[in-house]
Formats: sequence, structure tokens, C-alpha cells
Amino acid sequence: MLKKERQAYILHQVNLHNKVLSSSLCTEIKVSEDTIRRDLQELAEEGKVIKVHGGALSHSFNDVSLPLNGVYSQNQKKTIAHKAISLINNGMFVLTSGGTTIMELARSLPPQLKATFISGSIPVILEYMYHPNIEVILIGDKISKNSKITVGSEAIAKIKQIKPDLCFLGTNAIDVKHGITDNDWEVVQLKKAMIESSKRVVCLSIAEKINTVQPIRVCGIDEIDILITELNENDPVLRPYKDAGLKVL
Amino acid sequence: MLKKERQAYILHQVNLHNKVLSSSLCTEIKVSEDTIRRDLQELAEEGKVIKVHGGALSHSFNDVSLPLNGVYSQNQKKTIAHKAISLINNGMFVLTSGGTTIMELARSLPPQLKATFISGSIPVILEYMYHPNIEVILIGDKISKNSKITVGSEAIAKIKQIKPDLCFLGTNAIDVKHGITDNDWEVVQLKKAMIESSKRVVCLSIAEKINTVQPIRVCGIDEIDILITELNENDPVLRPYKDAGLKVL
DNA sequence: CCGGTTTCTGCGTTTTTATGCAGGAATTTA
DNA sequence: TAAATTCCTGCATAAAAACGCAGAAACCGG
Repeated sequence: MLKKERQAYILHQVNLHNKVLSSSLCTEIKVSEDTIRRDLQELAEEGKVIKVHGGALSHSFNDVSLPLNGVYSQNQKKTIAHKAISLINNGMFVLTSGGTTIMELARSLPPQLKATFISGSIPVILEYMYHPNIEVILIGDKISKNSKITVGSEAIAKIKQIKPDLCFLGTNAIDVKHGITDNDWEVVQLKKAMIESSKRVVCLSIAEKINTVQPIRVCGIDEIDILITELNENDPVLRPYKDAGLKVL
Repeated sequence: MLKKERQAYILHQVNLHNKVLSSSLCTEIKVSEDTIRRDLQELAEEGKVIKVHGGALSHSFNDVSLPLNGVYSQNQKKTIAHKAISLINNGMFVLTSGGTTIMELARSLPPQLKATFISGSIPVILEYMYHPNIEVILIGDKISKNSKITVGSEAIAKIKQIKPDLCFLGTNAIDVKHGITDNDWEVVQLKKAMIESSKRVVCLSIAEKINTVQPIRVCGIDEIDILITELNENDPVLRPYKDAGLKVL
């Protein structure tokens, strides 16, 4: 087999699978590892692959690892925020969790909106405070320094006293079978209370978090009314959720 | 699995869920914990994650940037803060109002101090959150956008349920005859409740505000236990307050 | 077709890298 | 304060890379 042929084959494999192992290539093509290594080196010098210990990676692989713009997937979150805002009407009581998606929602609220927003998340409350027309109600209790949100029985009791029109949940993981799951016990307790109190529960989730699972269960899929993602509502990924009876935006 | 792949996976998880545990990662990827730790360390050095004990956090999550704007009379306030801190012992429950003097107090708390701080002021709570050892209790209710503090009957009711060892009041105006006075009706209601609940009331005031009066009365001079200013305790300005029975620092 | 030259390839040897493991230190948690 | 995690350091090992070399193959001008 010619050198050029071999390299073409390697490049093809890299682009196909995003990675190759020198070890497997050398058995496939039946040449010594040195040869493979030399090939990979050349391809790397030409910028066609990224050489790493043990093999090589495609370029596309490395691109995702650069979360340049502060918040991860900000554009998706903006899309989600705008869809969520369409659900809010003047005069509504809206309960929200914390998280970067909710932050984006808070930032994107139209200035003329007059509604009451309730939350226990400090960063989110800060955003709400800048809004000229909304009323802001803060849920008080002990503060969890990790999640920057108030947690504890007082907070939960307070939430149980209210009956908001809408509840927006920033989601860490959602799955048809396991429902919403999360990784912080106290935050989960709070979210449970929020879901129970609210007339309508809206789950905000970027597509990447769909069909993922975390250790602690928040609620089943049936307790959610609306699911908002950045995807088109007809995206096949969302199909199972539609079938489960959720409204999908 | 290649090292780069593994790191890409970790990074992805961090950005997706805002936090990862080394322990769960090493079972997921099936490598030793040391390897995970080394990966996290590398990623942290590249600034892609924030390494913490037990795992790592996403970078975007942690930056609740607060403006360090030039506070009026900051040096005086620093002096006051340090005097005030000398009153706090480990294990105490401390109730504080809002205001820039209290902010300075919050910023100056020694890192080893272990106490519980209670407040309804958002900016002050933000400062408390950065402290490694104190517990932070947030008083919830409607937020007054002017003063960035929670006000209302719920907040007052909550304050009445607690019995803090110390109450630090940032002061707008104090006068021997009229006591503490202020200009925001709702904030005054809150301060009244704070004073009533607390075992000892400490009034923090820069010298400029001494012997000034505002329209709404908070409390009489006799309800204050300690007065802290940036002045020397023998300063003649403070004499009348000493005579009235206050301890002056 | 033939020497000379260049390129390519495989094989040992040496270096570097990646990973796991043991222990003791440090930190968190109860 | 005591117990349990987690972290760090040094070390051992195996895998992979680098290096030098030599034989093989290809290329080339006569």
C-alpha cells in the first residue's frame, strides 16, 4: 500500500470517527507502528489531524472545548428564554429556580412587563432587581453557598404558601423515564416544593441535557406541563416527551 | 479512551451540569481517581474549570460580579468595621441591616470567624456568601428596589422569630434627642423589628451623620447599646452619647 | 539496464508519557 | 475532636514516542 493511500485512509478514518488509535491502525493496514506514527505526524504538520498520545483526533473534536462566551451555550439559552417569556402575561405570579438559563430569562424580560417574580436565587434576584416594572419577592432562609440559593425548611414552607401561575425550572438533567434529576439534595427539596405549589410547571432545558440523568430525583415527567428547549418543536429528540403528554415549545 | 477525549468529556460534563465530582467521574469513565484529579488539574490550569475539593465547578457559574464602586468615606467605614468586628465572637448570631458601612463590615470579617449572619440586604448577603465559614440566613419578602433590601410584614415577622446576640445597624442619622432616624418608611419598620429582637443593638455611624436628623424615627437613644464611629472614643462629639448611657467605641 | 540517490519502512534502544498504587498530609464532615 | 474523604508525592510499570540505523523500494539521468 502506498504512503499516500495509507494517509488518505487514515484521514478518512479520523474524519469518520473523530479519533484513531495508532495501535488499531497498524493492525488494520498491517504496517509497523512507526509508520503510522510518521504518517500521523505528517498529517498533523499539515494541520489535518491533531496528534495525541496514542493516536489522533479530528479537528472538530477540539472546537467544542472552547466556551469562550462566558456562559456555556448562551445562544441556546437566549432562544429558550424568549420562548419562555411568551408564556408570561401581565399580572402573573412567576416562581423561578436558579441557574444560568433562568438568568438569561431574567435578563431578557421585556421592560414593560408587569408581573411578580419570586425566587430564592441570589444571582437571579439581582437580575430581577434591575427590571423597572416587576415586583420581586425573595424567598428567605439559609443560603447554600454552592448554588447561591436559599434552601431549608423555611424556604420550602414559604413556597408552599403561595400559588404561582407559572413555575420556571432550570434543569440539570431530564429524561423520559427518570424525569427531572439533579445533584444537590437541598436544591432538589426546594424544586419539589416549587413544582407542588405551582399551577403550571415549565421546564427549561438545553438540548444537551435532554436524556441525561443525575443522582437525585426531582419529579417525574408527568408533573411537568411544558418543556422548553432551543430545538424546533418537531425535533425527533422531543418526540418521547410529546408522547408523554408534555407541551413542547 | 484517550486522555484528550476524557478531558473533553469532563469539560463537557462540567459545562453541562455546573459541577462534577471526581468520585462519580471515575466510575463513569472507569479510571482511577488520580487520573481524574490530574485531568481536572490540567483543565484548571488551562482555566477551563475551577477545581475544588472533591471535584470541579464550571467557571461561568461562580462569577456574580459586584461593582467595587468607590464608596463614600471608605476609610472611615473600614475603621468602623474593624471596631465592630471586635464585638463578634465565634458562634454568635448576628443580624445586620444594609448600607455601605455594613458592606465594609461584611468584607472585613476575618476568614476564620464562624458565626451566623442574618440580613435582608442583597448586596450585603453577596458579601457574606464569599466568606468561607459563616452561615448566611436571608430574610425573605418583597424587595425594595431602592434600598435593595427585603421589606414587608413577612420580613418583620421573621425577624421577630429570632433572637440574635448582636444587631448591627447602618445609620442614616443619629441624634441624642431624636435617636436614630431615617427616610424610608419600610426600612424603618424593619429596623424597628431588628432592634426589638436583638439582645444588643450596635449602631454604626460615620461622624458626619452624628447629630443629624431624618424625617422618620427608628428608635430612641436609650434603645441602642453601643455606638461605633471612626472617632476616638474620647472625642467631645461623642460625650453626650456617653452621658446618655451608651457604650462608645 | 544500471549505478547513484532519495525515500520509505521496520527494528532495536532509549526517552517520554500516562496511569495506577501506596503512604502520609490536608480538608471536610459528623 | 474523631472519622472519612480527598489530595499530594514519589514510585513502578506499561504503553507510546523518538531516535538512529539499515535494508528495501522507488526514482532517475544516462
